[in-house]
Amino acid sequence: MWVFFPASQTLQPPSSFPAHFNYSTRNYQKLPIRFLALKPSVSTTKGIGDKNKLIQYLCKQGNLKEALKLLPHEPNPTQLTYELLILSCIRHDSLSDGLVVNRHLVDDGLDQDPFLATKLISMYSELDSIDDARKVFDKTTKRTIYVWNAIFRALTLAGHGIEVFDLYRQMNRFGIPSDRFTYTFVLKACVASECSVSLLQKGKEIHAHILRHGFEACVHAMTTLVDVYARFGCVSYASSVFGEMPTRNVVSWSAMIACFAKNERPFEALELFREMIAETDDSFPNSVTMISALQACGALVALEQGKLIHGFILRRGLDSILPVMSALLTMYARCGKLKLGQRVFHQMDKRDVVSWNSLISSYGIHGYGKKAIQVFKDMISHGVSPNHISFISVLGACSHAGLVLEGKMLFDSMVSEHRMYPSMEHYACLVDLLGRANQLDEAAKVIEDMRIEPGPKVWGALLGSCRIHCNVELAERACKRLFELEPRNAGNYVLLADIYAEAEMWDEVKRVKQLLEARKLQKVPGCSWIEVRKKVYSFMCVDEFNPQSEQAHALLVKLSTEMKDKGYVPQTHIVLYDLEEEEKERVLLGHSEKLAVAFGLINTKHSDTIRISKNLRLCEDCHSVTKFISKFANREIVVRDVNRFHHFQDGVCSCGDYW
DNA sequence: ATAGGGTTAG
Repeated sequence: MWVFFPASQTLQPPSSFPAHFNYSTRNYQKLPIRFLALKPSVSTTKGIGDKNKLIQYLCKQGNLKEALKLLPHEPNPTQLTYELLILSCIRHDSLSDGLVVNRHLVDDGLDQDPFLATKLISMYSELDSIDDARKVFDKTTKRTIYVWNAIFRALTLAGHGIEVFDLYRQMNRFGIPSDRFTYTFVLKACVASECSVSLLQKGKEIHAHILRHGFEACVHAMTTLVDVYARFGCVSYASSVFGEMPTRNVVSWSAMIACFAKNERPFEALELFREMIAETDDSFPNSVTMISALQACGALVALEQGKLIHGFILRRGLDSILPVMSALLTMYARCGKLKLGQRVFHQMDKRDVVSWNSLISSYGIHGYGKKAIQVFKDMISHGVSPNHISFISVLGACSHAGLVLEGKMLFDSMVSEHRMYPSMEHYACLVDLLGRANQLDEAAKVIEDMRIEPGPKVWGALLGSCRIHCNVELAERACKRLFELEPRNAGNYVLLADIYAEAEMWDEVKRVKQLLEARKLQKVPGCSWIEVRKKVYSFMCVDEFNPQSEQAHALLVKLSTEMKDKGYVPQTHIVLYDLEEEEKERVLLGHSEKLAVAFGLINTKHSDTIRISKNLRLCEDCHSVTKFISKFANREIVVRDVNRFHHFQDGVCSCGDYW
């Protein structure tokens, strides 16, 4: 079924022009030879009557300066002349020349030409001058659908979503019908907005328009719709649109797979990926599809499937594509195979900042803080400048490894050495770094002294640290702000309740739980995955649907009795309910990662490493149980929680109980 | 003449 393509056959993008530049040479090739033979100097041009053609020629030669010198001497420039001048301004990335061309165009009375208006709008859009684009649009009275589409596209690219909808309303009022291009631009405007108002409702309205006007078979419009719903996190809307598409292509499939991968549904992402391979002949996965699939493998710790995809990548010659290789490296690292990730990195013949960042965070999640810092420095000495994610990665690595001093120095170097101002995310990393290391007061002080208004991520980092070190007073302070900033985030309530429970403040636990119920919020259920023989099995906390978990649960009960004889003490204080001890122990045994571990013990060979991933942070009890099991069952167990890796072997965890 | 999906993070 797999077709072999050598690497040399893969298409490379043209190097000299920006990707958006329309470098069609259609007209160029039609030029008579005598013009091509002309030298583009002003002295030769004087004898030529047809200056129009000469200006056009100069534009195609990339000699915009000379062309602009000639322009005032040409009494009747044609549409084509101006089109080429405009394209040339884009190619030279010169707004000032663009404005000159625009002025001449107005003087020559061509400003009502809708074709040229379209070109001008897209020129200003490319040159990042949305105000000029808008001026052209406002002055154009003959607005063809091209003109409308151009302004929609320009506004969307500039992030002015709201303006798009004002104009779109006008267009509808004028009775101008949308075409398939209009829908894609206007849909994208829903997610391209600088304002915080949710434009999901707008997206749904346009969805209705599309169906009402018979565009449900337009692959582009429907694919955009899938993507827009995905970006709003509306996975079920996205998948129902996808499901009803009469025809799909590789982009539609990729959009849907990416939707699952990006919205914490990696299981479905891989399922769809498999379906894509099995059911479609003409839309086989390409590099973009592979990247999303790799992301899903990483999220699930599905190493076997990840290796399979690595094979596809090699066979299809996609191994020279940087983003693919970075995704591959990340997949291996996230599956606990740091060495394989390193190997991918070293085999890359070119590396960009993303490749370096991937390696930095790979060391980070494995707890190798010093190594991550070293790679960060190597990156700089190789002439690659760190970006904001490089700092998040390296600060995160310091945090996992408890490298407080080093982390603080790196944070300070952002401004002093790299002239980058820390964003909310960077402050959150710093707070996490200090808080995790039990320097909670200093963490709180960082928040006080921030030069931007502290947002939920920063307060959330503080709250997380309060959970680890059981600091009720500071937690309450963080929650006061968090409940204002993000009242719908159930996780904050749960953390606070956890802290109260640990402090045995049962009345407060009850109060927080009532708050959760009153606001109709639900805590995210704990969920763990394990891959056995290339199939991924998922376990939910208190899982009634999975027949496998009954067997796993029985094994756990047996193990826990044995472990108790050998010194295991159930960490019942973390149970949020005020129950009898025995009941609490039962609750603890129902945790999804324990079920997954037990399932792994039953269904894999003794020599196999058990690999598990979990959607939440690993709880203390599961951590100590897994340590016990690794010793008594003599098994290597790797668990990846939301934050990092835990390699359990012989009763010890690689995190050194610091996580 | 204009269009759709992707990489690194806590």
